[in-house]
Amino acid sequence: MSVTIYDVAKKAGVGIGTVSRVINNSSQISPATREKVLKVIRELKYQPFAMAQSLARKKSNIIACVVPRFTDYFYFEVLNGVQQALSNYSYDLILYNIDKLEKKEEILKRTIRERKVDGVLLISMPISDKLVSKFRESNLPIVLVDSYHEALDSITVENKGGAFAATEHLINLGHKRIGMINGCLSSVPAINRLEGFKSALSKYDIEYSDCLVVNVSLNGDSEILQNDGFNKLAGYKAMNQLLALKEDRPTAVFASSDTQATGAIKAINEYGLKIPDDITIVGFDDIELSKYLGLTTVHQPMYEMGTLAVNRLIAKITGGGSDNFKKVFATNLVIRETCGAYAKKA
Amino acid sequence: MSVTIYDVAKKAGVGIGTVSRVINNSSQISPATREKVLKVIRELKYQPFAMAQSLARKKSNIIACVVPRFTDYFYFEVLNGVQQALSNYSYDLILYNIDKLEKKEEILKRTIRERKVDGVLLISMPISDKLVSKFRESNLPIVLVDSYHEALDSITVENKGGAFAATEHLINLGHKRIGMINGCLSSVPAINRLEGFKSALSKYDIEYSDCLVVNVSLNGDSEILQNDGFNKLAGYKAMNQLLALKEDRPTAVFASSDTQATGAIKAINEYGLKIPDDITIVGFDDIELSKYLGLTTVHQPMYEMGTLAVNRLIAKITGGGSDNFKKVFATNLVIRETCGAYAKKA
DNA sequence: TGAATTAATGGAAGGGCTTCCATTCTTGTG
DNA sequence: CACAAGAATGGAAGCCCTTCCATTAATTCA
Repeated sequence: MSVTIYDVAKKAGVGIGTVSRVINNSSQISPATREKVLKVIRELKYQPFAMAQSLARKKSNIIACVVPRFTDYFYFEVLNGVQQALSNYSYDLILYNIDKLEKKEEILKRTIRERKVDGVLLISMPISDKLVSKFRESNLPIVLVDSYHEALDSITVENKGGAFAATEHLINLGHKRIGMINGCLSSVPAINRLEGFKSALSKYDIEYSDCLVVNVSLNGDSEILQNDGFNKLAGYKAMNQLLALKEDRPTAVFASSDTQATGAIKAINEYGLKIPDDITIVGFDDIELSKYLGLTTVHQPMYEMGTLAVNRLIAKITGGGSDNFKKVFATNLVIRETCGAYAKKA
Repeated sequence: MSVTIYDVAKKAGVGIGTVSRVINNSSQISPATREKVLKVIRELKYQPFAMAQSLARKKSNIIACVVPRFTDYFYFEVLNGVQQALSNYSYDLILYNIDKLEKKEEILKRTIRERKVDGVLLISMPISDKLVSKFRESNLPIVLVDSYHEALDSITVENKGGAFAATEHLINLGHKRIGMINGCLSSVPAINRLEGFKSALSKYDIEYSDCLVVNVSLNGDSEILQNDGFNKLAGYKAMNQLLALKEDRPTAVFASSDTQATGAIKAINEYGLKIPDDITIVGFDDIELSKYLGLTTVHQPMYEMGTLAVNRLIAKITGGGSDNFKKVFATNLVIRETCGAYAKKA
């Protein structure tokens, strides 16, 4: 059927060990033999059978990337970085798209036991302590991206600092009543962004008011909980809640994700108010849409996070790489037309 | 180290064949034995080693999905469909993101020879006859999505019909000088969309004029050739070319992709004209942005294409599935504010 | 009751590779 | 020139499964 290492060995008049050494670039080979074998390999169009190699080496040269079900440009861009970096190594990527959070645990557990992959990239998802210890036991390398765990390599952004900058920007524009639309407080970024928000208020002696902050509640329906509440529907509902304050409504809103901001914008438009004149809005993430919307937002280096994650993971797989690597990327505020920009241009 | 089938067999006091039969749900097992073995499996937390299974079965339960480097919501949505469908079967997905077209051939060839995957999904990419015959020889199932080859299963959309509808819409709005921004004519969708455009003109007795149609030239630089010319930069440059016609410029433009349309919009804005008053624009694809831009466009059922592709591929892998399946999805025109809608709202 | 089926089971062979050990062939050294 | 050490090579064993064949046990039928 397909050509094996035995066929090559036979035709080249050498042993299978020799062929294997040629394939794997072992140094223990005379140049003459190497050439002879390579010639036969080309003639026969031989290519090692990946699964057999994997079994013998106990290494698949595949990594798993576990991502929430695509909803967002964010993952797009991180994945682009991941793939780009991966193409420098000879690793393939298995993609797991998680729609329900319950599935995450199940998939990670199976991944550990099946040993189909050499390492795992977990994007924008929390991980339980129990699972962390399973990873340790099994010795399967894992790197978290946009998520944090004390005991694991984690690549995050300065969520607190980014939120601080966004809020400070609003304050500098003269706003005093500033609202915030946040994700679920079960998510670490949500907590940190809230902290940043509060700390900016406190720096400028603006009193923090609970009723101006809407956190996506954990007992909402599944749609609103998607992606830890950093979704459009959540933003829409939260904004409506803020608008319901009537005269007490905020004059500016910091949305903890651009996707939420799009929902908020929809709510504001429907309510008949103008952006940015009646309400100013700032987001977080700098997804592609934001450029079009003219949304002022906090940019995260998504692509870079992806490449760094891969580099770390490969380092861990190939033996190097001290454990417990933490990297916090800086964010930067992208000032656009504080929203409504596209409207002005067109 | 890790628990193998031998450990289970030993502890359960049965042969390895029996354990294997339990794992694989063979019928040739007495209920008592099955229970006994299952109990040990649970106790030992045994899980078959994926690579060994693959080698023995000569089947990896992995499929490859080859996609152009993410640039577009289109792939996002197709992939979502793919993954959703895949989760119904126990298959994993290896993702290959192609940045340069040359790499495509290389990766596909390697995929065939390495036999790491059981099937291939090729998205939005042409395939050479030579490669097609390699696939046939190797017996590796492949399904094309948003691409067509006579000899392979192909899932496409009614490109011609969609372009016809878009153009007809413009004509019905009273336009007589209608321009078109097209992708590279090496791409089948580009050819078909041009056909649809022409046939609409001809139906309404509007003379076709070469200078109103800009096809992305094959000898452009690599950036403009990205994604067969269906990219933003190409749209931007093409629109500038049309604007350079001055008084002879079209009053309406059909862009063969929404992404091109975004580039065209940028060019129009920079030129100081208003959409849709001075120039009306219609796109193709219905990417997520289009909703925000208020871009009238031709919607493709991306998600459904993804799920159908997977179902076909799995059918072929598992033996069923007659060869040479063709499906052409209908498109439908989504009429928005012929662009500029967001501006009006905001 | 004995022969003929059928069901259940054990385990060797085989899948295609890597790796290690044994062997042969080269060198270099005193 | 004999011998030790190193380089190059062959191939068995091992990676962990599935599958097939042989064997034993249980059942059926006349």
